[in-house]
Amino acid sequence: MNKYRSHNCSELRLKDENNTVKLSGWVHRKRDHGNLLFIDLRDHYGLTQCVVQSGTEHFKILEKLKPESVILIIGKVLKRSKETINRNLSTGEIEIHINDLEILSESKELPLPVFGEPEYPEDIRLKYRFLDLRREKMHQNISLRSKVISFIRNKMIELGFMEFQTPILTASSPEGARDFLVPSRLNPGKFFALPQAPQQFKQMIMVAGFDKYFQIAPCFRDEDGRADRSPGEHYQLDLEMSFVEQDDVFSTVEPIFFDLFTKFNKGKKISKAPFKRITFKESMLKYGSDKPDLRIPIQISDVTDIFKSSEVKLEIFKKQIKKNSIVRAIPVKNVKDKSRSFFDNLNEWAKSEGADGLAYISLVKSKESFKALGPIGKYFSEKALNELMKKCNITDGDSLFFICDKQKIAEKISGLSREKIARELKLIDENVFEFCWITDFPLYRYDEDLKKIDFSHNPFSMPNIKYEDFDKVDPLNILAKQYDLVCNGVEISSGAIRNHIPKLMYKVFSKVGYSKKNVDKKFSGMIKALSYGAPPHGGMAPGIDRIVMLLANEENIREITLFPLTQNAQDLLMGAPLDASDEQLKDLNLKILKK
RNA sequence: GGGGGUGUAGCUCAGUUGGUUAGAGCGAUCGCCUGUCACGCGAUAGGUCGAGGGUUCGAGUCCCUUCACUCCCGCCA
Repeated sequence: MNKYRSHNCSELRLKDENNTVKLSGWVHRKRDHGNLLFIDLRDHYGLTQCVVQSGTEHFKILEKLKPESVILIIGKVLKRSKETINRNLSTGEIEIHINDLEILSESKELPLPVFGEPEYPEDIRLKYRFLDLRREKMHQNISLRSKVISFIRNKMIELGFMEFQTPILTASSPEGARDFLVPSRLNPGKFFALPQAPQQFKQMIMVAGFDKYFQIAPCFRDEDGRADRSPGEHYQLDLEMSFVEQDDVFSTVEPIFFDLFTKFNKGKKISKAPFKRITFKESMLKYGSDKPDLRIPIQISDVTDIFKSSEVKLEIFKKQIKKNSIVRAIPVKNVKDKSRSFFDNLNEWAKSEGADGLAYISLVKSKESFKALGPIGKYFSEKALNELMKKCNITDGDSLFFICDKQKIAEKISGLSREKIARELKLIDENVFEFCWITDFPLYRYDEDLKKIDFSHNPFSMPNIKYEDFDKVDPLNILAKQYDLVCNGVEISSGAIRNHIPKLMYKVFSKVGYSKKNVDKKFSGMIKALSYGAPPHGGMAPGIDRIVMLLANEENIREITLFPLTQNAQDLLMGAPLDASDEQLKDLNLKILKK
């Protein structure tokens, strides 16, 4: 028999009546009636009420004992009288009368209470993370994370994927985010980098002929944190498959996500596989984003032509259009009763986001014809209104918001406005998971700061163009076999069919200024690997943290992470990062520069 | 690197236009209480008002600097 317990704290029922049991756990809550003391004993599994009467030595000890102390009790399971049953507890029909007691570990006064679920400042929670994690919500979130990971792992193995570990100490990659560096003692002055992702390794696993690989992989990127992005490290379901095209990857991954979200959905509906597929171009137009939230029933339209025509007399926009600006329209149903301040506030908000403003008209039907209300309503002819109604699918009582700006800004602001308006009008159905694939990303983008062409995503993606045609087109128009999986406006995965042809690889890199020699040097492993018989392959890497966030319905990644860093990348519990001793620095041939 | 928010008792928060000794609830401690499950009642202790500087007869309150946490922009192939 186990030394500490015969049952856990959520196990005992009426059928155990009169049995003597042994329980261990934390003193969750005490209710002291002077001559009668109730203790809620808590462990990972639940709560059990324990009772002790005055006059025993245990009573005196327990009366003084602080909450969150760990105790072992031996006692008899007794049926509760009808009036004292607690329906909120699975063990609420019984209680334990304590006959024997051992204090296993005493708690000091708590810096933050475990009982109840109030909000606490982040720094105190992180400093005492082990206490914070005892709270029910955190305990459930972290448990969910564990269950999600084992579900995924089982599923992948079931589907014939093999799980491999790839190096944590590896080489810095010249593309991408800032690396974490680790000095090498045996190679003075040289550094390992922690992997930003096992990208090159997983491709080499394919070259090595293992066919299907996965890993719950830690990824290290030295970038600043956000609510949905830990500074330092995060986890990806890294997967790769040989002899596949985009559709093969999609049809493998879709059921995994559908099943995963079905299992842990907490009653939410899930968009059925196959998920909607939207090209990058279409997504930027209709949703103003490459991670559209499809729960929002608003689609943006381009109405530049209508504003260009003589049917609209809005000179400010016409001037902008002549300078290469475009006009995007955001239709919003049924807002004619909204106050003037609703529209004005949106206009102010748009300005704060970097737009010139957010113009609008509201449509009303008077007799047989439609009129546009609002500050710029008078500039529209009836014909223009009819065209707008048709194009944007609006009618009596609806409004149209307009953004006129350079394409990049117009897209961004229209997308943000779509989300902002949807939030304010509560148009988002919180009870669904809407998945979609975004496909056909451009291979390159133009870097405004450096005034040069750069990769828009993964440099190892297969371009969607033949080698022979590569030089015949504007590089900025070349698409890649690159795709994202998006759910409710959250990018949960990136992936691609990889470029496994060295000749084409050199060509791809040449457009961003890499010579063949340079590619050979910086990606020597990859190029070599692709030169000795590489299978066509592709895969993706869904972010575990964001998946768990969605399933736990949390806005912040720290709520689903056991021991997160602060925004300044510090571990308040362990005190990391720390100074290195002189000894350590000497070993590593390092000197700290004084600031 | 930049912009915003927050910081008052162990915890959550109040604190008026700058004005006497900075308050409440929870928690803690002590006492009372035999059926609670947010038990109840009473008392007591508990404060560098994040830190430093300034303005003022007088600063929790105004100004400057700074620190911590956080949200956002940049960044995140």
